[in-house]
This record gives sequence, structure tokens and C-alpha cells, in this order.
Amino acid sequence: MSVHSLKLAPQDCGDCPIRHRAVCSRCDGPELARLEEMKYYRSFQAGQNVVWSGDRMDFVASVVSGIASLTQTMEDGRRQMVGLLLPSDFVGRPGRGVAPYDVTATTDLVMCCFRRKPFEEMMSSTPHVAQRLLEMTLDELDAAREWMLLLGRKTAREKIASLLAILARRDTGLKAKAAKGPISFDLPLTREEMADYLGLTLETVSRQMNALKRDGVVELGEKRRIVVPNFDRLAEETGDDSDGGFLS
Amino acid sequence: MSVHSLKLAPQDCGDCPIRHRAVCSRCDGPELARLEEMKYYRSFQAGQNVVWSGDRMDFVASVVSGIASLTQTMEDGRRQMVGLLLPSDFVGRPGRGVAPYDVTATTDLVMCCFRRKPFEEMMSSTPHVAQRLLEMTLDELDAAREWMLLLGRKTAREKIASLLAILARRDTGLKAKAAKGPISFDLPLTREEMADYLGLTLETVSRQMNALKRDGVVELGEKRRIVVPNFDRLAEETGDDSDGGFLS
DNA sequence: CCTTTCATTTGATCCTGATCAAAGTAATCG
DNA sequence: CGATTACTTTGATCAGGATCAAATGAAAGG
Repeated sequence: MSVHSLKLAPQDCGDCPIRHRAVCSRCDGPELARLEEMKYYRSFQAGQNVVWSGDRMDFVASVVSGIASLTQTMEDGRRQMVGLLLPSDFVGRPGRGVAPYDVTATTDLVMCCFRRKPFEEMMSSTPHVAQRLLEMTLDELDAAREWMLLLGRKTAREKIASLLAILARRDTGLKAKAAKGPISFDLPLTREEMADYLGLTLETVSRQMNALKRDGVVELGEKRRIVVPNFDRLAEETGDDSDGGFLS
Repeated sequence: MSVHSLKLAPQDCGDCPIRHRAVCSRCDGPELARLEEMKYYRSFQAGQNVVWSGDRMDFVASVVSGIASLTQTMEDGRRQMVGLLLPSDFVGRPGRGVAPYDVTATTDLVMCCFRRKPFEEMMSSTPHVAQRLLEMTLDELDAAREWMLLLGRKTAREKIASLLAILARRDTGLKAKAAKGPISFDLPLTREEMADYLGLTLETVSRQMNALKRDGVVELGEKRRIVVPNFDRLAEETGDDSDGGFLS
């Protein structure tokens, strides 16, 4: 069981992510009350599809627990993951009624949903909500562009290291870098999902994971447990600048 | 000289893209008047840098004529283009003071700029401006994710075909698909820039361009002129679904 | 507990695109 | 106009990762 599911029980929404990230971290006004009324939960089992590319998508949502992925597929089956949604991430596109890619529950998943229409109305009458959404979308765009660099120019080993670093940071709440000691987390993805994330095959992922293990960069424990003895060492393997992420 | 520069003389801003795309396609209120006062122009020569990654970026802007590119670079020089800005595209990130990637004038370039602070103030007092920006950012995010599929899973030939199709569509105003006849446009990118866009080397780009030529998919005229005798034929080479782009 | 299924590892071989090198073209400038 | 510089093509070789194949390991279910 991933640590994520411990963050927040779906019944207890006092700390619901939508409140903190998606909508309004700055106020407690009537908008929030309206949102509270509107919201509802949906659960999915690991592997279950949330929406298919091309489907109508009449809601927006925030991930409460678990992990969802956005993937694009070509006719012949080649697949590329284009988004990985962790708890507190936002899904859905105000103003767009059709999903442009598949959304899948990678692990057991709980989402906090809002029907799209009323959410959009709320948005237009509440300026800073649109601004908050814009901010989040810009973050996602930054992430997508980082990801493009990874896909286009990094070696297989660098790709793997980058993904592990991203997951480690997310799972330990960004303080992984600061912490000097070893950190560990549960890999939420299969080799195949990692391959779809990285633009590789699962065989290459497996080989490179073991290469990193052989070189002492990571330890692969039981049941997908990953131990990173030295985060800086892992960061060196990513090919990124050491000072990544001092954006204002 | 690219056809783009003919679209709009920078002095004549009655048709300034910022008006139509970036800010407000729905109104003519006082916001527009305020914007008109704020705006100013900047010109860059082909090859000139607009901002470096990590620089302060105190303005947002709309491309009036020419082409700008966003690129990310690794320490060892590997480069990946992560954005290609054509006329009417928006650059800049409300709320962020630092550029996360290099912005370069790929051709001679004219941008219509607004200082960031006053623009942001205008945004917060004018709800639908933030909404419009959100919409544009979502479009960019879609484009980025399409691009990720290209980088992660397409073959060199498919990558080239995809890029040519994108440029053809943009240059002919989306009606390329409908048009049954041959279409043509000027390639605004060198082989090296195409390579940076596609995650390839320039040699591979050159070879695949000539392969497409040999196979009659495109004709390479003088001075970077590209002729596409049959757009559907080109589209087949991209690996994309034939019905790409019926988003609501 | 055994069977079935799914995930991962490992091996052998192949192929696409990278790399290294050089020649050919086109644009620029004194 | 000739020389320099930038861009493009072409060739030869190499290597990283894909593909095909099979074995191993771990989880799930009757």
C-alpha cells in the first residue's frame, strides 16, 4: 500500500486537495462553500480506466489518493504516457468537453470530482480561481517541457534516474534534496508503465534499473521498495543541472 | 522572407494578435484600451537571443511576425526545443519572474510586449482575461503532450512527416486538410533546428527529408520551399490517427 | 498447495539512428 | 567577384536500445 493512501481518507475532506491546490489557497469565502456542496467522490481499482480518449468528460477532479496516468496511444499500439497524476494533482480541462487522452488508474484511486458546467460557472464568477488554475496549468506545462527534454535527448540510464528522482522528490515532499541520509519509497509503476513514461521498452528499463543497482545508485528491495542511499548521487545520473528548480 | 512577416506590419496594430488571441476575443471594453496603452514592440534579428534560461523576464508578449523557439539545454550541449512560437502565439508566464528556458528568434522577429506587473494587475481585475490565458495554456499543454508522443514513440520518418504537417497546417491556416490540391510553404527552420525539435541529429533529418522526397511525399524546392502534392499522403506518414483534431 | 497469471529478469541478435568525416551548395561580405 | 562562413548532403561505421525468446519469480485464486 502506497504511502499516498494514508495522506487523506476520502471521507474526511477537511484537508481535501481541491481546497488547497486546485481552487483556492488564499481564501475561505463563499466559493469554497459552494465547492463543498458540489463535490463528490469516485473510486477506481488499479488498472481501471477513468476515461478514454475521445470520450466526453463532464467533470474536473483532484486526486485524493492513488495514482492516475494520462496516455496517448497510436493505432499500432505504441503508447506514451503524457501525464502522471499524484495526490493533490488536478485533472480535467475547464472549457473542454472531450478528453484528448486516456486516463487510467495506475493504482487504486480516489478522486474528488466536480461537474464541469457548475465548476466553470463558479470559475467565471470567481477570478482568482481561474488564476489558480492558470498557475497549475503553467506548472504542468513546465513539467511537460522538462519531460520533452528527457524523451528527446536523455539516454536510457538518465531517463531512469530522472524518473526515480522525480518520484523520490514527490514522495518525500521535495525535501529529498535537503536530506543527506538515505531515502526510500515504493515504486508505483510497473516496468512497462515506466517504459511508457520514458519512451523505452520494459526490457531496457529492467536492464538499466539493475545497472543502477549494480553501481550502487539505488537498492531494489522487496515488493518494489526503492532505497536511494544518496540522493545527490542519483541526481548526478539524471543529466540535469545540479541546481534544478529555483524558480521564483 | 517568410510569408509571416507579411501578415501584419508592426506599426499597424489594429489587428494585433494580442487583441485576438491572448487577451480578449470577446469584448471591446476598457481593458482593451488599457492594453493598447501598455503595449510596446521589440524586434530581434534571426539568431538573436530574447531571454536566457534563468534570466528575469519582466514581460509577456505576443508574436507579431517571425518565429521564436523555446529550448532547453543540458550542460554537455544536448539541446531540445520545447516550444515553437508562430505569429499570434503568446510567450511569457503571468506570475513567474524567471524564464525556465532559452527564448531565441529563429527568424527575424517582432513581438508585441507588455510589462509583466501591470499585465498581471489587469488580469486580476478582468476575469475573462485570465480565462483566455488559461485556455491558451491548455492548448499549449495539449501541443506539448502531442509532442511528447512524437519524441517518445515515433520513428525518424514519422517525426519529420509530423513536423512538416504541423508547419503546413499552421502556414495555411488549418485548411490544408480540406484542400485537395498541392500546398506549399517555406521551411522556417534549419536542419539543425528541426533536429532539436524532433530529438534527432541533423544528419538523420537530412536523410529522412530526402527519403520523403524520393518517395514523392514532398518536393524540396529552392530556398527551403516545401511543396506537399497531397496532404493526406503526408498525414499518413505521421503515424497519427487520420481524424486528428476534432476536439470540442 | 498447486495452478494460473502477471511481472521481472536475462540472453541473443538485429536495426535504427548516432557519430565521425568530408564534400557539395548556398549565402554573405569585403 | 572571390573568399569566407553557414547550411546541407552523402558516405562509412558504430552503438544504444529494440526485438524476439525463454526462464525465473511473485502474487492470486480455487
